[in-house]
This record gives sequence, structure tokens and C-alpha cells, in this order.
Amino acid sequence: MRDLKYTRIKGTLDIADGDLGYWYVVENATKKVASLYGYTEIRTPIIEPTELFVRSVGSDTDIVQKEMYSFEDKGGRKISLRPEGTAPVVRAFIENSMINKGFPQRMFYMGPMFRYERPQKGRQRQFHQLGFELFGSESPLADAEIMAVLVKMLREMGLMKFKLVINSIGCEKCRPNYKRALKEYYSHHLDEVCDDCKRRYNTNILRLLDCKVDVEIAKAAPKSVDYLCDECAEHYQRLKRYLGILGIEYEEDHRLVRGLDYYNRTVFEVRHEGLGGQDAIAGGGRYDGLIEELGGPHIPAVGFAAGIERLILAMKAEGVEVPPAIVHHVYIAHIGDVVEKAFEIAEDLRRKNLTVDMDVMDRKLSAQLKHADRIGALIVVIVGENELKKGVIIVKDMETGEQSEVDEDFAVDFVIDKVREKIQL
RNA sequence: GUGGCCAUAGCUCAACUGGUAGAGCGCCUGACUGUGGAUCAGGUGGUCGCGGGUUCGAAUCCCGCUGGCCACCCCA
Repeated sequence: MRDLKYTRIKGTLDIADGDLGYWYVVENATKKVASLYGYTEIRTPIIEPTELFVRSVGSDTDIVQKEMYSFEDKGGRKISLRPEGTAPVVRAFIENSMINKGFPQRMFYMGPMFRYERPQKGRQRQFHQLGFELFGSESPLADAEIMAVLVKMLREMGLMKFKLVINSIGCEKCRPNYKRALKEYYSHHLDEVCDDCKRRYNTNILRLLDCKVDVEIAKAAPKSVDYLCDECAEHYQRLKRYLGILGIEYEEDHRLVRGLDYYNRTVFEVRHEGLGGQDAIAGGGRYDGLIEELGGPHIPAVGFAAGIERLILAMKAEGVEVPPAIVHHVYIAHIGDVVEKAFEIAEDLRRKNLTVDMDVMDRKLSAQLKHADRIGALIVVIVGENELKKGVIIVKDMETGEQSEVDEDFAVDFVIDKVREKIQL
């Protein structure tokens, strides 16, 4: 390899060529489903006050403790590159008094997130998420809708081999009881669990449940759903009923707990079988206390985020085919002293909304055609000095190789018809 | 942050137990003086990730660094 002077920062990716088609499919599916359900886009800054994430995600979480890109700017402000998307959306909601627009409010976002982690497949330091948030409703209808949006979007991307996993972790009222029960249970098994679990026994008891080492002990542990208060239990029951009505398949997993502190009641995750270690392609839940925590009024909310790189990995694992990022409808080749005419025709075709590429390398005809073939041009217009004297140009179908001489005055319309035969415009 | 595996041309890979780099694909040119995708020929292309050490001699052995992958951790 050449001695490269500048290289990508560890854990970052250049997105180009072949992968672009996948990105477009993901982005288009997101926008399509968003509009289907009435979610409008919100674009927040990539930098935010560090404190925003400390307060929302949680000061004890790994994200805040060791994964944030934080720095002080020249004005001495403590700033972080956003590690996730929900907190910024909530911040924007409060700051812009969006409460005055009434409820519910539905928003979505897409963009880069940053976490200082050890990179591996499906995990970068700069990665991209898309997320949906629904503010204002306490009803399980909202939970069901947000999951419906997620599933619809995954299907829209061509994904099939995923499963939705749900759980309820209760609220401030009933979770303490559950935590007590868990502590009681694990206190009898403390000598059997791994070192990490011993440590988390005191710091974050819920996380013992998804330990990959002590699976059997976790499976036999008390379930949060058995400790829900009446309200939480009813919420969870109704959610499951609504999912049934929507025909959304799900699996209950009492060991599903999520790593962000702001969740309550409903938590869910979508796992894909083709991804190996990093198999969570999306995750979310209800966060009824977050808006208040960040200085707004008490407004219930529910949402999810999906990792775009992981979605693309999943699409590739399933063999989902995507259209090319760009379709070159027409390539203009020219021979002899006719560039000006060629230039004119190219522009005329573009005015008709065709994607047109034209030789600007002054290459000979065979090289021009070779290039046209490589970029996948559907039609090649050959502007030749000899033909032009007769007032005609050549239109060549690159698929069949068949070509016809066309009066130059009708050339544009002829080409448009030719392209239409091949693809829908 | 911890542990393991890996790193040769733009890509995929080769080079016996250390003897100073090769193939396929790609790209460019020609056969085809104005017709792509097939074929053939020629050409382009690497201080063997970087730095140091051992050795007469290192792509090959040792150490460090960087980057990738896998597991843990965490999460999307």
C-alpha cells in the first residue's frame, strides 16, 4: 500500500460506490414510513452540552462514563459529540416551546452519532442512527404505533429475518420492589456469578439479567413483569393486545433490560439473526420521565433508534438487492469536430430530466463506448461528423447493441422514448 | 478498557524450514485508421501497514506502534 499521509480516524467509514445504494434504500424507507405515519423530520446539532447526556442517558452508564467525545471549546463550554439521538430531540422540543403545537407530536431523525468504543463489525466510533419519537401519549397505543413504524420500516428495506423482543421494566413505583426481589435472588447466587456480575450487583442490578455467562441463573431470576404495579401491568397487557391487532409478531423476554437510564415500562429491541455479536439492529422504549428530567413539563413519550450500518449489514446478510445509486440514462459519444452539437444535445436531454453523461476526455470512440458500458448507460447517443452532415445522429441501445439513425430534430424525443422502454421515469 | 487472530499491487490472494515479490481481477493501450460487453498481446501498478531489533541477508524470526476482525464489555 502507498504510504498514506492521511487516513480515516479509527472506527470511521467512508461511504461510497456500492454501499450508497443501501444507504439510499434505508433513507428512503425511513422517509416513506415517516410520512405514512405522520412523523416530521427534526435535525439537531451534532454538538450539545455534555451535561445534556449526563442527565438523560445517565451518569453511571458506559456511554457517559467512557464513550463520549467531550471537549471544551474556546469559550470554556463543556461540549460533547452526540452519542445518541433522543436527548437532543427532547432538548430541542423543550427549548423551542414545541409544547405549544399540541399533542401528540411525532418526529424522526437521521444522522451520525459518536461513541468512543473498540470498533468491530457493526460497531464504529462514528455510526449513524435513525430514530422515531412520539411525545405526549401515555397510552399503549403509542407504544404499539412506534413498534409498528419500526417493523414497517424494516420490511420496507426488504428485511425478513428479524424478531421483535419486548419487555416491561415497570415505573418508579414498582421497579424498586422488583430490584429488591432481584437482589434477594442474586444474594443467594453471588458466589456463582461472574466477576462482572458481582460488581454490577451493587451498581446496576438489572444488568445481571442479560449477562452472557450466567445465563441459567438469569433465566431463573424473578421477572419484572411479575412485579408490575396495576397500571404498568395493564399498560403491558394492552400493548400486547394492540400488537396482536396489528399483526406484529413479538417475543417476550424478561431478561431484556436496556442500558440507557431513561426508560420505563415498555422496552423493546429488534435482533437480526445474520449479524453475529452485534445483533441488535434497533432498540427503544418508553421514557415518560425524560422531558421533565431535562427541564420540561411532565410529558410521556416513547421512541426507538436503529443503527443504519447494522441495518445495511442485515440487508446484505439477507441478500437484499438494491438499485444502483445512480442510473445513467444516456451517454453522449462524439467523433470529429462536433463537440458543440454533442454538448447541446446533452443539455437538451437533461432539460427533459434524463441523467446524461458525456465524454470530456477526448477519447476515441471505442474508449467512449467502453466507459458508457462501465457506468451502465442504457442508451448511447453517437454524434458523428459524417452523420451530422446528413442531419442525423446515431442512437444505440446498449443492451441489444441495436442502433438507429435519427433525424437530429427528433433525437431528443426518440431518446426519451427509448429510455422509457427500459425503465419507468 | 481486557483477551485472541490478522496486516503483501486499487481488489482477492501466493512466495518451501529467513536468500532482496508473483498471479488473477481491475485500470490504460493495441489488434478493431468511427462502435462497449468476448478473446489475445503489451503496459501501469508494491520502500511486503509503520518503527526498531536479531542476522552476512528479513515479507518471513523478536519487540513496540497503528489499523482490521473476533470474543468480552457495551449498545444501534
